Amino acid sequence: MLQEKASAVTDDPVSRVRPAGETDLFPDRSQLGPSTAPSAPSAPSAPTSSGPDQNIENIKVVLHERELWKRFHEAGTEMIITKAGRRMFPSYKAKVSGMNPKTKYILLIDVVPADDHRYKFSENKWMVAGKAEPAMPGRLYVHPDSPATGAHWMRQLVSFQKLKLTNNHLDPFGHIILNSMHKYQPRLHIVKADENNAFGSKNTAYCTHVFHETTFISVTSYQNHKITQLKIENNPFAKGFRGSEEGDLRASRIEGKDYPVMSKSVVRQRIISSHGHLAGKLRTGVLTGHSQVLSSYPYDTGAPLTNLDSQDALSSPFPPSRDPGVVYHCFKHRDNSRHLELGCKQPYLESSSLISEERFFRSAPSYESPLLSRPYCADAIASREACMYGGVEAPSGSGSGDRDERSGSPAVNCNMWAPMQPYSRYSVDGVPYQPFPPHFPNPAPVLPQPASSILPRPQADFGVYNSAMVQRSLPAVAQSPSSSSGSAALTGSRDTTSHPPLYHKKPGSALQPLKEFSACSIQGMIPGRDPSYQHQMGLSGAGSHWSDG
DNA sequence: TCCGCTTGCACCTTTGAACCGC
DNA sequence: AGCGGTTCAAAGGTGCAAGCGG
Repeated sequence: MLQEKASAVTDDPVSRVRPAGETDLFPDRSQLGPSTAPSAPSAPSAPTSSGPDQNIENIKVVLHERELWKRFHEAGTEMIITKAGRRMFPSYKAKVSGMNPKTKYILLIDVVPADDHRYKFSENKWMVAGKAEPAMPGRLYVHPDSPATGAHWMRQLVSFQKLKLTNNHLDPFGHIILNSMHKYQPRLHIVKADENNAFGSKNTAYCTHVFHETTFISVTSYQNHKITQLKIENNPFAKGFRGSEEGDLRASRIEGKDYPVMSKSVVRQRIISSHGHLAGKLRTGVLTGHSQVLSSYPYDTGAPLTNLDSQDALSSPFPPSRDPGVVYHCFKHRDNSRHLELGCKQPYLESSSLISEERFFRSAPSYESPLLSRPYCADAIASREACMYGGVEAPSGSGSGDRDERSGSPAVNCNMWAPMQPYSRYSVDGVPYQPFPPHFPNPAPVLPQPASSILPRPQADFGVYNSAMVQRSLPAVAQSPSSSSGSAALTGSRDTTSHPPLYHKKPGSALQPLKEFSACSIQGMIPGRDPSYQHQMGLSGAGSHWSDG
């Protein structure tokens, strides 16, 4: 990792500072609407905020292989999602600096809808095809090294290459669940672990970095031939498809022919590319200038973010959205008294929403980031198993009890698999948000259900128990079963005042090599929405003029 | 019929254990 | 016995194409 070349430190993640005392961690898990936060700096320079956690604001993140990302972005990045989970390519890697070398941080990624549209690839470009499907459970991918010291993170590139995307709503592996043909925006969150190797306590501070060139549309098969070729050319695992005509030689070999055979899709794509694309450029004025394209860029929202990369905006083939390009914000979590021990490392978290009704109304189209919506504990290695299987075996919550016995730590409930209600956070045409009580006294098994954009959608992955209320407010952490050897216990209570730590780190486990964590709920990290970080409400705003189908 | 999704395939890289020599 | 380098097989990551289903 160290030898990998990091891109210049000129990356301009849109930043946001979490003001001291602000209660909302990851307040902007949403369609990434333009940030209007007054405190949001316009550049990667350290955002300003008050409070003792000054260093969190000085953290800088540089997207690795940003040029490659840009190349994909210019073509309209597509990411394959499969039932078994598919890695992202380019993979999300970043160079972090400005950390306190001795302070422990937790790095994690979530993927949030970039807008609320469903897309189709038509005439060699992505067009809006309707309203988005209800968002999948908002899972988080916690870097397996978490928590680790700043020195550790800064020593080398931070790679999230093992992050996988899936379209399996019941995915038991903790992969990030997405809807196909939807546009998403990955976000990197840096959370300062508190004195107990956890976050979620009153002093938790975090930063969020969003690189708009990492926006992508999830697909089950590639639509844009350009993207296919970029993947083949740049992804070592796809070397087998390289050739004089990229995949054509491969196809010829497969069919036992000694001449290139063009697949139907390739032929179709190339025909479209040579005609439709040109026509499209002519229509949009690409051939003569960027002005018109700029107007259709998804991030062309007029957001007061001066650090947006206008170049990307010019080149993105994606239909416009109201999202800002890059968002970077740092918050200091103060108001939440809940606290978690980071007893385990966990790569996945599942998000849910915990927002107040008041905030919902204020900040329309957005939903909470699962990440910081609740305390995080780093050593929830076993928690995934507990959540995924224990819950199934012991619907009444006995699974947690078992876990307690093994780990000797407070039980962590499987409610981490609680789904999020992303669209409930969007202000959907004035549909009010129905807040859930902050705790669920009697968890019961809930089968996964389609998310509703209006009403709370009780949902559980893999047979976890969730009450509707819990699901709304608790994020979930996922972990691959293989890694769940369990020491951490999960507590599922939503009660923000009486919960035992959700995660407990085994002694000496803090800096162990990558391990996947079991699903753990992070409590209390998303107290509410940041009033200063609101998003545009109208879904029709930026995106409609691009190419609504 | 169209479109999206799943599945199986071949090809490739990565990873780690096994082996060998110093 | 310990260390470092090499080899090799297994695991896993790719895109493609056929087939299925809504």
